[in-house]
Amino acid sequence: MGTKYQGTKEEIRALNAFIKLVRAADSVSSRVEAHLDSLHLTVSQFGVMESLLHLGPMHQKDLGRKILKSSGNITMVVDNLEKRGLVERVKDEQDRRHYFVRLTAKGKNLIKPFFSRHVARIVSEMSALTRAEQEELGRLCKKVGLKTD
Amino acid sequence: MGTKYQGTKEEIRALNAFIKLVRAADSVSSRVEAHLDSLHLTVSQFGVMESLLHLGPMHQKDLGRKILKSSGNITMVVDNLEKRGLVERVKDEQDRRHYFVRLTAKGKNLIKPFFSRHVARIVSEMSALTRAEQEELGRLCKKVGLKTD
DNA sequence: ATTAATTAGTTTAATATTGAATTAATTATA
DNA sequence: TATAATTAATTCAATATTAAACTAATTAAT
Repeated sequence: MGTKYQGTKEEIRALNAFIKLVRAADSVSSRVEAHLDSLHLTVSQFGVMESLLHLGPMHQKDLGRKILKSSGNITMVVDNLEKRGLVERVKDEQDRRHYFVRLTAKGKNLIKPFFSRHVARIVSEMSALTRAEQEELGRLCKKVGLKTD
Repeated sequence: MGTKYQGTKEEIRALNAFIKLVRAADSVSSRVEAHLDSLHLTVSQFGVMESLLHLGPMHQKDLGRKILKSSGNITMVVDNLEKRGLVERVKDEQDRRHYFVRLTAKGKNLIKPFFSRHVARIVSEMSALTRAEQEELGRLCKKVGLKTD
């Protein structure tokens, strides 16, 4: 009772790295995302708009893959953005099961200048690390994040 | 339209490190947490039980700080664990604003053997990195995660 | 001592998220 | 061609999450 977990050195090392990875991602992204409130955008809504801005119109399926959310959720996210006139759905005439989702002019005007400030925040957060450290962090994260199964 | 974000080298480096950090945390933890389903525990419920197992009975306030959730949410998480008889609330007689939350015998029997398997999963995931890399990842995550404001 | 401020926890309302079932369109197969 | 399987999106039910308002208990301040 009341004692910290006792494990082997190997276990402690892995647990430490894991918990720090999760905590860092959580605290950095919550700081980066704090300003989304000012546009009344959720993280998912921002993710959708940002994808559309930089990759062009996309099917909902692909948006789901891009922002790692279920298709049911994408329906709601796109619904809410559509209600605000920030995106629109266009039937894909080649394959009528799909919609293309694309930014409206209004949506583009909202997200474009905002995205620069978003990038500035990320740069500011990551500047806690040197260039070399940022690159090393990227490399290590990529290595550990890859699916192994 | 349809072009990836064009930024300075500094911006690209920061964006890359940031997105890889978030993705890695997300994919590693979703793989690690996949087995929680088998006990019908949510991530928050598991976090609460694990904290109680290793740190002993705690106030709900401290549980919230530990698993990074709002106090309203802790009420619900503890409610649901209590309904299943896995934890119990005990009024703190020193300060009657508080409850102590503690594992029941049933809860302890459930979480204890499960936790070993959980650790094994984390070790397995992190073994994609060498010892030195795990330590370096921990160091970099800690550095970038610290609040700067 | 009485009042004010603080603190822990609960409740409520709004929104987010998922997974499963469903609908509609397309492609494969027999 | 008719049927089966697949795919994209939607709907629904259950649960999670937060922020804000609220209750109850404690502490501080005048």
